[in-house]
Amino acid sequence: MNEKFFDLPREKQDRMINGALEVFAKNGFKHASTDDMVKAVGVSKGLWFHYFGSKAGLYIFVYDYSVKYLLLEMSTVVDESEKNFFELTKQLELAKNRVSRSYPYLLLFLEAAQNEEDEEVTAQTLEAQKTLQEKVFALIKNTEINGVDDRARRDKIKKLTALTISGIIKERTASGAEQEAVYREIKAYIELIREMAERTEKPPIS
Amino acid sequence: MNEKFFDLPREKQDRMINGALEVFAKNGFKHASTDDMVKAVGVSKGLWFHYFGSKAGLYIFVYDYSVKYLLLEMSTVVDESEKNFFELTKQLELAKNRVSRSYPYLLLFLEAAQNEEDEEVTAQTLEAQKTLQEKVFALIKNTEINGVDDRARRDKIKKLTALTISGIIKERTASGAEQEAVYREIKAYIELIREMAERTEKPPIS
Amino acid sequence: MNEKFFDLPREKQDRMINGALEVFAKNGFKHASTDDMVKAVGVSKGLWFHYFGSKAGLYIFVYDYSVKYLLLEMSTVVDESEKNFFELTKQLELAKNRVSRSYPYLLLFLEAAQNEEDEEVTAQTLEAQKTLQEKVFALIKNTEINGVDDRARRDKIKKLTALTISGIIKERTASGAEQEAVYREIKAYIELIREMAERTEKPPIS
Amino acid sequence: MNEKFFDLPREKQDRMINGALEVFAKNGFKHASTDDMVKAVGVSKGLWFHYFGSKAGLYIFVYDYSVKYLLLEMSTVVDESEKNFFELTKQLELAKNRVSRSYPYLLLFLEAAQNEEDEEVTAQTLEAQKTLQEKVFALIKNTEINGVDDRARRDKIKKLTALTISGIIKERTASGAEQEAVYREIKAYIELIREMAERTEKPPIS
DNA sequence: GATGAATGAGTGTTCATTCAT
DNA sequence: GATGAATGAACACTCATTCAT
Repeated sequence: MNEKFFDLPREKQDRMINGALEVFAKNGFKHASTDDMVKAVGVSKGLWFHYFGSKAGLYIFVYDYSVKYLLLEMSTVVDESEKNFFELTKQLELAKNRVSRSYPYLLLFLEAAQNEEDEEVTAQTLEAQKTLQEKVFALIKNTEINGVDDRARRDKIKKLTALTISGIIKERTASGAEQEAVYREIKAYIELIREMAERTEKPPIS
Repeated sequence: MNEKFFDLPREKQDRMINGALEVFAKNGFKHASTDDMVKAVGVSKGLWFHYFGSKAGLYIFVYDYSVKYLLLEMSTVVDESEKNFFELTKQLELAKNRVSRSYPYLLLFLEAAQNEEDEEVTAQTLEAQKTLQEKVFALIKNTEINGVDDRARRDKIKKLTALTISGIIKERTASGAEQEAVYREIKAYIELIREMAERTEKPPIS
Repeated sequence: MNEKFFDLPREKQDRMINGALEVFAKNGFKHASTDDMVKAVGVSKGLWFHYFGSKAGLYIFVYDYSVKYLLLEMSTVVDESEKNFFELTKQLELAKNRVSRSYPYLLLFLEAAQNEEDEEVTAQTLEAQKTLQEKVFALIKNTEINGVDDRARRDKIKKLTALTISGIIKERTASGAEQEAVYREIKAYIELIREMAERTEKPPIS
Repeated sequence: MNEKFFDLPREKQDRMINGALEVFAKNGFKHASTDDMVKAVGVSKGLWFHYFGSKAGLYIFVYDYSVKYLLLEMSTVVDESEKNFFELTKQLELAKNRVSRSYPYLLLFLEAAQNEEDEEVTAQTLEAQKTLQEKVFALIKNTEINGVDDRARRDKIKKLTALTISGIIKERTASGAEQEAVYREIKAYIELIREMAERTEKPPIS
């Protein structure tokens, strides 16, 4: 990519990034159409290629950018020493919420990118993907859930929490919901699962 | 579509349907390629158009077919009078599992179709989609969860169950898992959520 | 390339080959435009790619075809045991003339191809090019010119003959001359050079 | 074109002219790329258009410039009263050689321009082309070849000389040969043809 | 004067669709 | 019914040209 992209007015950079994120998130790499981005963002076709060289180049750029940006927000919002799974998850969701305020389709794009099959692009994207996954995994791996000592059960609860959250994000972003509302709904589900999980195993106070 | 399709040998019909389901599920409507189906199924390009008129026609046909087939299995497997949410859900998942044995990509296709954005196709598909959703909604609406009397809370638990299940299906089918294994994993999660939900509110036996 | 090209009516094959030869000869590989061929030949754009896969594929096909066809005419017209340079050259020019009757731009194309710089294409074309050059070189290498015994001088005469002939072909084909007229002019120049060369060194009859 | 071009430092003018000559000579008008010139010469894209208005404008400028420059060298080097064809030709080649020292691609450019087919450019270029051709033709028309009295024969010899020379220039310049070496080779061929021609018709001294 | 970001028409290539066989 | 050759609109990408700085 052409580094001079960063000399553009910030607002234009973001408009281009958001346009790319949305079109890639909705259509996947192969079917994402440059023309759609042109229409969505109002920037000429030639300019995309001036800065990013190719559709693949653009894809890789927004992927790396997304991972960097998300990691940045995580680093300012997440307390790495937090050992409670639900507390940590809420912090993670706050970071994602802040990211979504600037880039509404970023999370959806990252989600979609995980299923991307075009090798031209997955090869180049692999490293950043691993970096992000490992970071999140490292944070969550050793968190605890009060009253749930069985590791397999704890992992299942972690997983259903993750699936529930990502399901909500997908559903709500697709229907254009407001970011704050999505975040509030996610927190409500986290709290629900937490109550269910923590109270469950508590031995009855006899 | 051309009704004579149903005069073809059953096996050929199913080969064509499965080919279409797989290609549509993996690529979405717009990027699904006729050539891919031709290669996957070994039936000439002209024939697809002879029977279905257009790619959109084919899409709509397999959509309607999928809904009908799923409703059929539900009608034989699901006990409509079952009022326990988790029991009903397990029955629903059994129906889906049986569907998947004949048409491995049918569920993924229906899931993907929900996010379909191509208006040429969503308009025509809406009605069948509504029929299915209403059927499922009607079944689940009045089901109960032992020990959870608050309606809002109950609905949240129902939703997280649904999201968890559909997340698992997507994840596992994408990685080519065997249908029975997927079904078993889903049942395990249903049981987990059930335990968590039912025990939660139970007042400690003093 | 798709071998079914050869199942087309011979006349259509030749129209396509001639169109490609002309456009490639006039513009070189990179600037030769598929649209120009479409316009010149009246065959849809998609079909070119159906048969030849890519512009490079088409280029390589017509190159190989040209070499084969020229070698074929040479094998029927040229007497390999002919040792007189001018006799052999006339035979070669007859072969080229016969080729030009079916494919007026074939010679110009081969000439232009020798200066081709696009590596995508030169790599694939090299072998056929070598085959042709070696054949012609082998034929001419040992030919004699009556009365010219000095090898360096003989080679110079051979070269100026070649340059004169190729200059005439280029000049006349560009201006759309009739093939027979070009051939007659070439023969006249060969005879002229022959006279000049053979009589030159003859010691004066004293 | 903008006359202020001539106010630029001479060295910059020549760099730009040589860049244009080379790129046009190698690629022809249509495929000659502005970017290639920019890279080759190190002058911004905008500036080319500031001075020459369009790619066609630049082409026409360098064409006219080339013709003027070549005519200028001819006027200082060629003795217009020279009536011997070969002497005159050697003088012409000397003029061309001197031109090539300052502008190595000028001759190749003029040669290539003769085959140019882009009408946008050939129309504007025609006049200068005619001027040059007529000048050369006028010089050569009445030259004699010792011992060759037949006009048709003489014209053929003149033509084969011209074709041989231009063939050598093309071949050697393409392979990057040094100008002096090319000039020497050309002189050798002129001498060869001269010998062949002059001795040919001489009646044996009895 | 000098730059290079920005534009959009044009190019090679793909793909849904038609149609002669 | 069944095939696949043939079409042309749409896509990714390039390049001459313009224009704000």
